[in-house]
This record gives sequence, C-alpha cells and structure tokens, in this order.
Amino acid sequence: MGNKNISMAVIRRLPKYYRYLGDLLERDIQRISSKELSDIIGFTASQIRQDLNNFGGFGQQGYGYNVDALHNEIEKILGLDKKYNAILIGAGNLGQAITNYTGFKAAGFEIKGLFDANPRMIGLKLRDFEIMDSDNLEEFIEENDIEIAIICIPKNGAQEVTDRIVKAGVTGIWNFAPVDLEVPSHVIVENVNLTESLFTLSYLIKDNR
Amino acid sequence: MGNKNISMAVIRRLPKYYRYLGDLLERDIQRISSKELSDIIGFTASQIRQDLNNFGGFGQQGYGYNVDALHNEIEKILGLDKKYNAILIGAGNLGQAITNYTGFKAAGFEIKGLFDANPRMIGLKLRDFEIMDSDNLEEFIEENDIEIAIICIPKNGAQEVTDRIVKAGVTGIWNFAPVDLEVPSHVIVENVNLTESLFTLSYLIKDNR
DNA sequence: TAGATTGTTAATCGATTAACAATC
DNA sequence: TAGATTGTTAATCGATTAACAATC
Repeated sequence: MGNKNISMAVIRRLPKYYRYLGDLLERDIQRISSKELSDIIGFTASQIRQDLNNFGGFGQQGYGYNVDALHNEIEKILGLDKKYNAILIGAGNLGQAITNYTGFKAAGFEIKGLFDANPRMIGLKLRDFEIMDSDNLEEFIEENDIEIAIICIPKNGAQEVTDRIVKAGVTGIWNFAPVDLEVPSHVIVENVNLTESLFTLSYLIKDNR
Repeated sequence: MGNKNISMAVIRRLPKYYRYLGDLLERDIQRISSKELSDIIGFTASQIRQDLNNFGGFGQQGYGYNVDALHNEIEKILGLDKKYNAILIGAGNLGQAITNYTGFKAAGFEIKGLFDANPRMIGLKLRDFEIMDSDNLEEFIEENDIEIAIICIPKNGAQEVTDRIVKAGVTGIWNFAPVDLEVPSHVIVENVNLTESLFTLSYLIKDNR
C-alpha cells in the first residue's frame, strides 16, 4: 500500500495537472514543455518536473512531454481507471445536487443507493434511485460491496453514521458534514467543508477592502 | 489593506479554530490551554500559539485562553461581523443547494438575487427569489451594491460571466465552477472544486487498497 | 509565592526553487 | 551535431516544532 510517501501538497496538484492536460488535448496540443505548462498552470517549471518525477520519468529531454501520454499516466496515478461502488447518505438539497453531479463517472465512482433518516424522504425517487432508510445501511453496504460513502447529513449525526458504515466495510468517505470525522487508520476521509471555505473567503475580503 | 502577510496555511486553520471554540462554548467550557486545544483539534500546541500570535496576544500566562473571548476575536479576524451583499449565478442543482445553505448567515453574506442564463429557469421562484436573467447582472450589481458573487455555472461560461461581474463591481467570488478564473489583483476568488476533491479521494483510496 | 502556560526566539524539518549534467 | 529540455542534486525559502524566559 502506498508509494514512497508522496506529500499531500503534491497529491493535491495532480488533479490540476490532469485538468490542464485535458484542456490541452481538447485543443489538439500534442506536446508541452514544463516551461510552457508552467505558463498556463501557474506552478514553476521546476515544481512541475519535481512533481511528475515522483511517479516516473514521463518526459523526454529536448522534447518535453507528450500531452496524451502524460494525461493517461496521471489518470492511472489518480486511480481514475478503477471502479468503486458508492452510496450517498443524506438526500437533502446538497445530497441531491451531489447525486446529480456528473464528475463521478470520470472518477469511476458509481452510486448504488441513496439513504436518508427522514421518514418523509424515504421512498421518494431521485434519479434512478428510491431513497432508502438509513436503518438498512449495514445490510446494503455488505450486500453490494460498497467501498465509498458520500456523507451529506448535518453535523450531528455524522460521527454515528460514520462508525456504522466503517464497521460495515466502507473504506473511503467523501465528507460534506462540517465535522472532523474520527475513523480507523485504514479509512480515508476527504472533506469538503463549505463553511471553512466561506469563512476563508470572508477573511480575505475583509482583509482586502 | 491586509495585515503583516499572514500565510495561507494559517488563514485556512482559522475557521477550524473558530469551529472548535464554538463547540467548546456549547459545552460551557470557559477556559482552554493550547495543550488542551491541541488534543482536540490535532494541531500542535506550539502551532496554535504561533497562529494566534499572528493576530494578538489573546492568552494569559498560567491560565490559557478564555474560550468566549478567543472565539469572539477569531470571529472578528474572519470578518464574520461584517455584512456583504451577494448574488448567486447558476440556479441549477448545486446553485439551489447553495442557496438553501444555512452557513451564509454566520458569514454575514446576504443573497440578494439569483441569476440563470437558461430561459426555462428565469422567472421560477426559489426561496424568496425569482430567478433573474443573467443579461441583467450588471444592472443589478450596480443598483444593489453587490460585492460578492457565488458562481455555480458550468466551466464554459464561467470566465465570461466573471469578466462581466468584476467590471460591474464584484470584488469577491465563491467559485464552484471547475476553472481557475482570471481576475484583476483586487478581486478575491475562493474555489470549491468538487472534481479536484473527488480525484484526490480517488488517489488516496487507490493508494490505500 | 509556586505552578502553569503563554509569547517568542531558535532549531528543525519539509517543500519549493535554482542549477546543471545527462540525453534526446 | 547543436539545441532544447528533462531528471535530479543542491540551495533556498518558509512553515512547523522545540525550548524557555517572561509573567499571570
């Protein structure tokens, strides 16, 4: 498990490389040097070469990088070629928006079911799914080999639900609840904390005006 | 404008301090040392003291920090006591979820209007708002002293809309479109890039299993 | 006062940038 | 081959951690 300790700073730049390389592909650009990529992506050429060389020597001296090949390499590095079964917990406004989010396909995440604790939500249809009762979470996770859960419930129930789904076998969580979930070390949590983002914006604006 | 160059690393920890201090307040805890806070928040005590001392000496030797006072200080530092007029552009799934998001009040952001470019959306009611035509963006921004825009439109139109609203007076953007917007230096952009977050999760899971 | 804990300086660690030999 | 650009080592910069005198 795991490569030779890639730093989080590097990991968080990978999706950006992937996106910019995708843009270049759309514009039919075949080849790019670290210097040219630097100009459009905003990292230094040196950093780009350092970052990429954590994973392999994808370039060629005197030439640069083949856009398509590098795009493919990063796709593999990010694990976008792998498939994962996922569920979404909390079918409120945000949960519904996330359910309709088109980015899952690219990441190989397939939502297999939606859950909510609110009796008024249970049974409602959203996309191809009937919203299920959170009581049945464990059973569903075990029967459908669910690895990933997307948590879109309020702060309060989040830790309890996390404990249950982790016990049932979930090893990755995309967490939209504004809490730092406690999980065993084999479980990965990626947080999207809208409040923290908004407060950061507030700070920067105040500081700016 | 601006303090003595606070690093982004520090700024992004501030909302977390604020949140944990709020939790302590709810539990009626009056006083906390950097060591105790370290135990619950996960930063080192040393880092906590360093961070806070960028903004002032809020503690007292031999005592620690008064939770309520510190919470208030950080509130001011984050600019949560200030009011900002905002609009939301792109009233699709995500835009609707964001519109209903309760965190704005805490940040002092008041949504004054919703916009969409899709003729089928224009005129529809969402919360207290009738969705307006994006054509009227400039007029509305100028007449209502809008400082902040929340961008929830697809990647493609985002830069064009940004150029228009910045010209009309917007100085802060909460951007949910998966693009790096180009803005003049007086404009602040805070990105929430769901795809980048999801891809990071994908990497970590792949690397983990 | 004695004990506790801050504020702050100094030391360490890690990440970014610069430089350049290797090589296509 | 000559020119360009990588891969990689070394230098720098910045952020985190440790240490401790100041002080409540």
